[in-house]
Amino acid sequence: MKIQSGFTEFKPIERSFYLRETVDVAKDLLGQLLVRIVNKNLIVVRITEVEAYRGPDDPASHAYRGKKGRAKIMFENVGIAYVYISYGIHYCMNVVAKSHQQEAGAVLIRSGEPILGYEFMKKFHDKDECKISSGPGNFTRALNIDSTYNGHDLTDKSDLYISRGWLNAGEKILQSRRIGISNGADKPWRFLIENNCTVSKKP
DNA sequence: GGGACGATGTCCT
DNA sequence: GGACATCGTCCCC
Repeated sequence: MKIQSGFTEFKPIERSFYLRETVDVAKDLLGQLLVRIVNKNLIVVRITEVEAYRGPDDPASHAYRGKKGRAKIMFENVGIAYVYISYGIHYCMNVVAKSHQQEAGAVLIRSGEPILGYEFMKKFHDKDECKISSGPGNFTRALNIDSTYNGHDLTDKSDLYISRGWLNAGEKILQSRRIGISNGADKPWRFLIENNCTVSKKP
């Protein structure tokens, strides 16, 4: 696992990328890079598994019951992070994305593949390269992301942003139902890179 | 104010 | 495959 040849820089993805249909943004986030800097240590992870959560029309979404509580942020500016605690234990990280600013929507980052900084990631989560950032809770733990990043702008260079990445030759995108939900479970709004060992569950 | 329930991970069998 | 840890959020008294 390393940088694709010809790749030159970590360049934040512009905000307009996220001002599109949530499900489309989710699919297009596969292969992009999450860049994280902790105490001058560079961590880069390539996104391999995501899920789209829409607004009040999506029973599985936190925004299903409107603009209140933690879900308020899903109605705010596209390109910012939505971080919440799951099961009282794990942090989950989303990127706000939707086709109109007044709507709601976010993409849950479920898994990623270590590109740079794997040794430093082990400081937070000592697991092998396939498992260390596989699953939403493991992902945030390996990248040392917590609720202080809720609302953080991911479109500017900072200690946490999303950069243009790549899909390797021959990599295919698969689609499936979302994991761990009961309402709205029929919607095929999970996307993953086929045959990548970091993906948390096979469809 | 109280109770039920997770967009999960881990450990055990 | 199944139990369960663990607590913030939300909904309903």
